[in-house]
Amino acid sequence: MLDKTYDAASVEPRIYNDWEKAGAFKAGVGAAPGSDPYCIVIPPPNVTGSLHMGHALNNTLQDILVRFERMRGRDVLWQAGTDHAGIATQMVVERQLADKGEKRRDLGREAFLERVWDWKAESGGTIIGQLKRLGASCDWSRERFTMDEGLSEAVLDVFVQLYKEGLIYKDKRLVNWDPVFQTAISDLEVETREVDGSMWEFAYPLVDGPVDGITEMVIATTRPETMLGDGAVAVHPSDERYKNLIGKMVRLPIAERHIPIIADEYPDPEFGTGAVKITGAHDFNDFEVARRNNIPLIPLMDTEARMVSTPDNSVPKHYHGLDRYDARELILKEIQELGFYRGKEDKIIAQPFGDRSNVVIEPMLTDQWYVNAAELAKPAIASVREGRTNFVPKNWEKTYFDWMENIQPWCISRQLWWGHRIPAWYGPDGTVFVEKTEDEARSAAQEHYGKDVDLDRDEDVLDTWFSSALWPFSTLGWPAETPELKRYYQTDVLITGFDIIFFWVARMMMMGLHFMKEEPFHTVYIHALVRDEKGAKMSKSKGNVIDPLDLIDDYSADALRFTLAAMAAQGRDIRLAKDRVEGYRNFGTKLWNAARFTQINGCERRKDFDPDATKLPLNRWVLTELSKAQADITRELESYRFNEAAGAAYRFIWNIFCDWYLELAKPVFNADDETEKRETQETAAFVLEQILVLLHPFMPFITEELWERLDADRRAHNGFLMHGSWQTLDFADDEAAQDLNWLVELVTAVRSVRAEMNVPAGARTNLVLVGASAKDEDRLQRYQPFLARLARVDDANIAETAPQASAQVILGTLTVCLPLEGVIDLDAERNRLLKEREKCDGEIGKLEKKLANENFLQKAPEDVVAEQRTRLEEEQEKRARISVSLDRLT
RNA sequence: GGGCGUAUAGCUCAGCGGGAGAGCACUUCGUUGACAUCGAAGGGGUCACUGGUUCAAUCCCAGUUACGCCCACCA
Repeated sequence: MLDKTYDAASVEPRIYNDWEKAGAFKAGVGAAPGSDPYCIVIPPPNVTGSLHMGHALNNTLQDILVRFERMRGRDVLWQAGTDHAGIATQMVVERQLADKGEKRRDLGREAFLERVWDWKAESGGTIIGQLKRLGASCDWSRERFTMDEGLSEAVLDVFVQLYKEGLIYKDKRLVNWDPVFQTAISDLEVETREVDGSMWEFAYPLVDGPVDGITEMVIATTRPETMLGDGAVAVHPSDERYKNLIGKMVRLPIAERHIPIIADEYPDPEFGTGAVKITGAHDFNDFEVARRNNIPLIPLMDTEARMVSTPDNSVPKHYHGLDRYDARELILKEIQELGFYRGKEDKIIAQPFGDRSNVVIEPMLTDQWYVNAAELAKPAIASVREGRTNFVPKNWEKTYFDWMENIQPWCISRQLWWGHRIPAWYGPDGTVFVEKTEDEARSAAQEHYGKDVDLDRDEDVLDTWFSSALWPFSTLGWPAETPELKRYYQTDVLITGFDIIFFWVARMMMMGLHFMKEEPFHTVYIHALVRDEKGAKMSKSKGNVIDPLDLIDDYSADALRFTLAAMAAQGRDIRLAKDRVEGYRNFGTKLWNAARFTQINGCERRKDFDPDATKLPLNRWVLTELSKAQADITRELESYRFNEAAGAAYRFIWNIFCDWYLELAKPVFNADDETEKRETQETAAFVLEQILVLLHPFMPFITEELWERLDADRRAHNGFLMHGSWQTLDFADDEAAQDLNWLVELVTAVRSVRAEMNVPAGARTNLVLVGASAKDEDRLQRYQPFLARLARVDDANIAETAPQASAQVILGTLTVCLPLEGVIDLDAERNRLLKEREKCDGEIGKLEKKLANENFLQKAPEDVVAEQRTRLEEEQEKRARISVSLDRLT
């Protein structure tokens, strides 16, 4: 016998353990012979991270699909693994060092990396354990890590090949520099924020005296400290004010250099003074202007954004070592003292920040490695354009195209230690040799120099996303031609959030197409962001983070999963409210109790149960409904409408099976007719079993537990429910459906009247049907016991006219009368009927107007017109009956 | 400055070219042994605003307002 209450906290870990011990998640386990492969690669979480709500949603959706397809007999691989997360992980370990007063540079590269590996060993299992709590059925035996030997091999292969194809190159240009981590970062890792700032105006005097009465050029800047590195002052060629100044020199105060006035399209004559200082080494726009005009670039800062000396002595000695913001203050002070200060305007400015470090990014002139992304993007754009890979929902394709079509070179080198070290070696003269191993580089160098030389390896590592980009094939064994690679690539669907379309999805598309000649997946499902109840993004600093593990502890993983699925409507963010989780926890309890009820009533599954052999309309009706639910849920899951699928399951289980079927089954279970009783027991058991199947992808734990607990043989003979077979019955009995709908409506009507008339709950009443057809009479007779139980009706009869003092309700062509002599409040009943009739009048008015409209009759489809006619007749009929009832009351 | 999205019950959200829905909350009633983590019955909405298309608009189109997000170099 099932326990009186379901204890998720003890059941869930136990069930998961059983699955894992049995190797139930392994690729292909439970698959039908000869079945098609189905593969999802997990978006690898940071190896040292922990589960947040985004992971919970992301992995719930994947698990639903994976379990669904597994139950459909597909050969399923959910490829698991974690990401080394370069900056994020290094940051954590550096912080740990800082707590102990240590610095990574003091430690040295090797010792530091050891610490990181230690940290990985210590915390690397955390998130995997948390995914298991959630119920994720990944093939853990194939778990990969981006810095595994095999995956590192793939990274080297890709780097070397792209280099040799000319798609990776080294370049000296401006990059986004993070002065805290002291590394370059890519455009994507920069977050532009609007902050309070100021714009100052400085004057640069003309060296050779006034021209057209102008003695100085006034420039505006939000970054005074960079003025020391100015290489020119630019004006627009069409700007009449400065026409005769082009080519003249101005004196740069403090730096005490002479720089030219140049003409360039970049300055906007309408903005400020129309003259722009050009600081090619510290501003992206200026860099382009400087390049076009051969203006020298003068880097002013070191890797921590402190002022340094320059070859041309632009930076006076007393600035050396100053932080850029201290330098700013000093510049402002000195410019004022020198009399070149021309004013200040406070304004909001857009400022770049490192998305991890939260410090202001400094454009810096450095040597970095780049991927020619524009070239790789071409086939990736075409794939989506031509429908070989589809986004769901489709509108994300626009975002993808916009970015891919304007894609910039991808800076892939990072001045970090934790990551894949770039396979490039330099000879004594700086010649670079890119090879997979030092030996190969050495022989290449030998060939180049004609002798053996010492090589220095590039110090830098690769952007984390470089290895993630290979994930769909590197995890399957590439570059080796493994059976798994052959079988599971192309994978099926990628499930991820929109925030990493650029970081990851786009790059997987590029790499997958380039190296595998085939898209990594045919579908990209983009899910929402999980927000808090008020719609704010969850963040630690706001303190509004809901920990999925807390919800699991409080309500069960099943409840959390069902909530996330039920709220995962396409194209909308999820605002997670705890009551929803609580509600779905209750849903689990409801299912548990329903199962317990069937068990108490001896509902045992018959192995050869044949739905077609059932006789009772009650059973044939629930089988019809089951069949509909199966078809609905299957269809919705196939089209990634998780919320619809969850809703269909919920409604069938609670509103059909529990509320009506089991209630209606009660009298059958208590009746003497053994045949009917047995058929109903068997049907109930069958439907419940199918419910467990339908619900399993959403609520894997409670369903698996019930599956086993309801029938001890199952585990022994059929294995796990998770390998059970998903079915679509294709059963329909319209006659039975009409029968039961009639009964449900009648019961509902009676209950409604009773409640409105304040009939005491325990009181029993009689029922009189007026206007009953032969069919109604037959049904009334057959369903008498159900009426007795569900509507507390003792005696049900047919009559020509309604009895005196009865409450009446119109149901189609029937008038349902409850004789309530002594109980009924005549005034209340009259008011109720009047209100009812008013409603009818409103409807009739609307319908009549519509049907009087010639245009409607001519242009609307026939069936719509017919439907409106029918509705009008029904309403009129109903109104007439209400009037009759009213007459009898007076 | 561009792009995307959202506005429907008190709250969180579905839905949809032809009769406004769910869950939670609320009100009333209920311990007939599956379930009070429950059951029954109710109240509650100019479907943001303004126009247009249509026989018909909450739904399609345009605009407005509000909010959110993404992208972007105005010094």
